[in-house]
Amino acid sequence: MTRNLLRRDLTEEITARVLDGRIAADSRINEVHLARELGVSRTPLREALIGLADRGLLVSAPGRGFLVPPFDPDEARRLYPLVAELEALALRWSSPQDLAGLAGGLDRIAAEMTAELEQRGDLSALDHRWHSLLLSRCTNPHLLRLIEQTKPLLKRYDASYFGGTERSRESIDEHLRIAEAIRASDLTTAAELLVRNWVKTLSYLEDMG
Amino acid sequence: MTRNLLRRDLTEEITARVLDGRIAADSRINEVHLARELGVSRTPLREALIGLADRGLLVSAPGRGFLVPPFDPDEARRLYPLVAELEALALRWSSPQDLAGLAGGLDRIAAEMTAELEQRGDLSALDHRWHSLLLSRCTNPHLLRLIEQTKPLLKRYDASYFGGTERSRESIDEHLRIAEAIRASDLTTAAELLVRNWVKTLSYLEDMG
DNA sequence: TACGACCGAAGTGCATGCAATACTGTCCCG
DNA sequence: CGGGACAGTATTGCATGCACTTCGGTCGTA
Repeated sequence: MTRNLLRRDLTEEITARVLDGRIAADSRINEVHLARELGVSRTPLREALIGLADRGLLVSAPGRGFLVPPFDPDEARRLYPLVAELEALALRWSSPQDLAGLAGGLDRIAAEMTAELEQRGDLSALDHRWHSLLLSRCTNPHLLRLIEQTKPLLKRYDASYFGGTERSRESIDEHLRIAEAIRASDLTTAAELLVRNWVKTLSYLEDMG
Repeated sequence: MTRNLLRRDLTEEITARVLDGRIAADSRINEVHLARELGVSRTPLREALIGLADRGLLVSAPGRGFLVPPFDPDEARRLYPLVAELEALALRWSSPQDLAGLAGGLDRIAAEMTAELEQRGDLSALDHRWHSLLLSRCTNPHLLRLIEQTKPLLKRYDASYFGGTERSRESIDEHLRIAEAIRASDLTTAAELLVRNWVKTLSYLEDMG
């Protein structure tokens, strides 16, 4: 049982707030106000902020505290291919046999996605589960850590929040085809499809911007 | 002028101590003792430790503080290919024209390496300069951040500390050939050579272990 | 009006204080 | 002799306190 540290909960909470805009982009963070609002002292709050700055979700300005960087279309254009390449790498560094066993689970999540699409249409949580499962057999924990650290940055720009249903359906279909390649132990194709899924998502996002 | 924060200096200092073993592998860090030794309070020290744990150089054990992970041959086997792929990616995401102009500087550093080899033979600093210069034209700051965060982990296992002169000469030669490919704007070859340099360094390290 | 110096308030960065948890050694019991 | 309970200490995690820097506004001057 892992005792939960306040700074970890705060890290999650602040991440969520930055992602959904409750902490505005291009603004400074007031530690006193935020600490009071969260009902904690500044110490664990600062510890969380420092970690987030290390991961790039915030930037630390000496003497001025922590800032939420402004939205930057260029940043999105760089984050999507980065995550794409990192995930593809993680896939190539997984054992094909182990992966094949995952196909069923992947398909199940994809099915949940289509169901969710009928209702509220918030696929982000399911999408995250799908990708974590896909990469769960990667033998390189450091690579997985980098991916986990980078994906939140991308979520700021995530097209799945804005994306219409037609792109969602298309994306789910792409997910199914990746699982198919996995089942056939064809990692090369799977990695390629994975990258293309990310890139297509980005281009869809750019078309809206 | 960027005011320097205590926690940043401490981050560097602790990193150095972990890398050269002054803070032993497979040991716990005593915050009170270390803070006293460094002449600071526990607050900025803890802030630095948290950052290092986020980057993977330390691990945080709730209720037990921070640990220096033990040496693990498997970890080295995973870090070298990871850094190799990340750097290759950064290279592919650089503009060939910009890169070509770097070749001279790269060769100059390589020359310094051979000179250094005659004397004390500590190539690590020069090697770092060479690689930073090589990647300085990458347009993806997030990727560069990941590389900067990952390379210290690898330094714990860096064969250049143990490597004999024959491997060093060979490696310098490989650096020269990478610069050559750069000059010819052949990024594919350059990236390939770069990966092979890392992989060869690892296999050399494994032969000694 | 535009610009810079100055002053009070606000806020960060670091130090210190405190309570809860984890460690260490001893004792007791099987 | 081995193992578990227990008490005292050590150490972490969080709260609070303090000094210096930064910010915002006003005034004075060119």
